[in-house]
Amino acid sequence: MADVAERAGVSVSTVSRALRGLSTVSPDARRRVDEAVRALSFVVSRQAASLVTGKTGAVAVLAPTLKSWFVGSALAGLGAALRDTGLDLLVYSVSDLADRAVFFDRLPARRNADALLVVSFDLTAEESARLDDLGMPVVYVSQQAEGRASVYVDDVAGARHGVRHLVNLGHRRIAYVHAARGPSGFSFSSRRRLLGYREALAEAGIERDESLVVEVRASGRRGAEEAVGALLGLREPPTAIFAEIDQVAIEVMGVLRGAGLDVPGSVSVLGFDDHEMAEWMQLSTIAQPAEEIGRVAGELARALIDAPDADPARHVVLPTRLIPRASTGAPRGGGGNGAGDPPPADGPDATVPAPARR
Amino acid sequence: MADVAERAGVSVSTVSRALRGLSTVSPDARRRVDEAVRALSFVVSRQAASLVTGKTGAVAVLAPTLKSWFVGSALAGLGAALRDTGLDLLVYSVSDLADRAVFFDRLPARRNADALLVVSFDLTAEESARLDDLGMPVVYVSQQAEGRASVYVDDVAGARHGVRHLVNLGHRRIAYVHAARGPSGFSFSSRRRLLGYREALAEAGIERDESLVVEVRASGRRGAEEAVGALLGLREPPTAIFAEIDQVAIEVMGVLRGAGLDVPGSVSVLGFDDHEMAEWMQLSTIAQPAEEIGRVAGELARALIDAPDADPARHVVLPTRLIPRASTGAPRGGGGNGAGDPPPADGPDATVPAPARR
DNA sequence: ATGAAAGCGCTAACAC
DNA sequence: GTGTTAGCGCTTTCAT
Repeated sequence: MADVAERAGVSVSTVSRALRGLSTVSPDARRRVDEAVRALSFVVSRQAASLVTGKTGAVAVLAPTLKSWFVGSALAGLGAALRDTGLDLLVYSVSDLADRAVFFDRLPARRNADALLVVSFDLTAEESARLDDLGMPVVYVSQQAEGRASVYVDDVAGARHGVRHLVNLGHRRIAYVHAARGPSGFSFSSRRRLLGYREALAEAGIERDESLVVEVRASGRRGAEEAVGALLGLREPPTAIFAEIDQVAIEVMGVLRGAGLDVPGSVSVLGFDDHEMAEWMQLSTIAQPAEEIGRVAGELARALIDAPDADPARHVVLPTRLIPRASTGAPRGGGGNGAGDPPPADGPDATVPAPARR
Repeated sequence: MADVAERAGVSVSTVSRALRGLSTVSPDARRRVDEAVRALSFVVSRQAASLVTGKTGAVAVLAPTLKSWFVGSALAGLGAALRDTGLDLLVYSVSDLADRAVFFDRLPARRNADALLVVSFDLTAEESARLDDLGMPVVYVSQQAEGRASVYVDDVAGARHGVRHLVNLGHRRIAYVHAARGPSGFSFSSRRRLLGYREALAEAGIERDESLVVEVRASGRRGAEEAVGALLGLREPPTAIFAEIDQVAIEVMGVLRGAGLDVPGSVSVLGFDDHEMAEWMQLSTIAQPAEEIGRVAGELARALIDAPDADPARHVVLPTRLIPRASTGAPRGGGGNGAGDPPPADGPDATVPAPARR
């Protein structure tokens, strides 16, 4: 920066001011600084700047994986939002328990970022408490954290809506398939979707049957095969399967078709996400705006960084949307309500809750 | 750090030394420093440290998207490798041309990272030149950059091997489907795979037919429909389709089956990647070790950071592997070589080149 | 509007 | 083995 100052014939203070766009710089000085900056292709050192300002100019993200559709999409949205505000994105992908212990032990985000976003990551109470003491804004993404800033969709309403769709088509035996559980058990979203599933069944007067709730245990095709096998092995197998996420739904469809069962002829399949693949597979699903979630989370983080006195517990709830495609239809035995459910119109329930803030 | 020094009753130098594990610290002093650090839950500021060491402790990644299987997997492997060496991961996801211009204009990685990894990103000559002048190690991932450090698979050999598999099954009319091209045209890998495809056809004495090489233009199911439509509309349609990536292959399968065509009965489909979905879809594919690529790239970056005098143009070539599954079979008309090709054994060619270094 | 000077928190020489 | 000191490259008073 000293070089720039010299070349521009001004002091470093003026260069600093010009570079930060402060108004107290004469047009002439500004012009010369710009010229010198370009000539020397100078870039301010974030390290040095942050040493004095206390801001690092980066936001850290803690995620369990980088390979899931949701995390990838959310990060894409987040990245776009951050780029607009000039913040960098620091990614901590922590998958196994050992990494996790290391992360929370070192808490590398502590001094390296201005905010931390926790994406699809189920924390223990102790871990959350550690983050509370971090002294920087923490935003929970895809997870409803009481008393902390959160951005998520209403999984309960989404699942309820999806299961209602199946009920309207005439299904009574509807299964729920959990994705494989992580080290800390089922995810927050998984539990919420299960809840929505149960609510929809209850309101339809369908008796609860725990044998219809299964879990994918192994990874790869095996896990889905076992889960579907357990379901089809029941004395009264389901006529519809609601999977926690599209990826599982697609696996389930593959297994069913591999077993010679028609979808939706023999069994209907419903997913959650609206993964790109859902469209090619003609999978009916409950869409959630993953990129938008990331974008909003980025904006929220930005707001919290800029105004530390702002409400640190703001929740943003984004809507889900049922997308009926060809993987769901009336059960073979004949639809319960006879008329069935014309896919496009889904009754008054077709409209989803508008984005809410509290 | 001064607080720690005071509490431990030593000087800041000693604290600094103890924290960095230097050997010139007495066990006693070290113990007291550790105690004080814990009590104060102190963490060194990377900003301050890097100001004097010149190292930032982070590695930057430039990628076109975060939503592709390959990038997600590579980043996962990279993250794991970096965690082991204590480096942070800074992600710049640059999708459209405007973002791209901004990135190269500001070159934010310039001072914020110790190395830059360019993943699946096709650069113009000018952009590459800019990176050369960055003054820090640059590693090209999934791309063979002459004179620069690169980590990639042998796409040509992989594609050749895959197409040979189809030829061995008796196919003569084999199509190649490009994934949608980005702002800078087809990707490096795409062109290399096309080359391998052509080589395999040439060595089988099959005449080149440009109408068999198509491209997915639109996103979503539409793009695949148009590409497959163009192929099936030919006076002599292909009996096998080789897609640049699994995702496209899966879309293609979906479209074919949607049109009532059996896979592989009417048309065989072959992919490239070994995306998780490939297994559930029973898609034959040429597997590439995406996570491993990321891991190796991370280690290479680490090596370049530690030893600036090391060969800055090292290339690491990782192997691909043909995985025959149920989506490829002999063409209906009867296999060319009668006996066909028993999927598991693929002749001497089944072994792939071992990892090579140059 | 601009410059001089005082640090920000740390590491690296250099004594001791 | 340990302490002292001089910056690293910036921002920010405080003068002017």
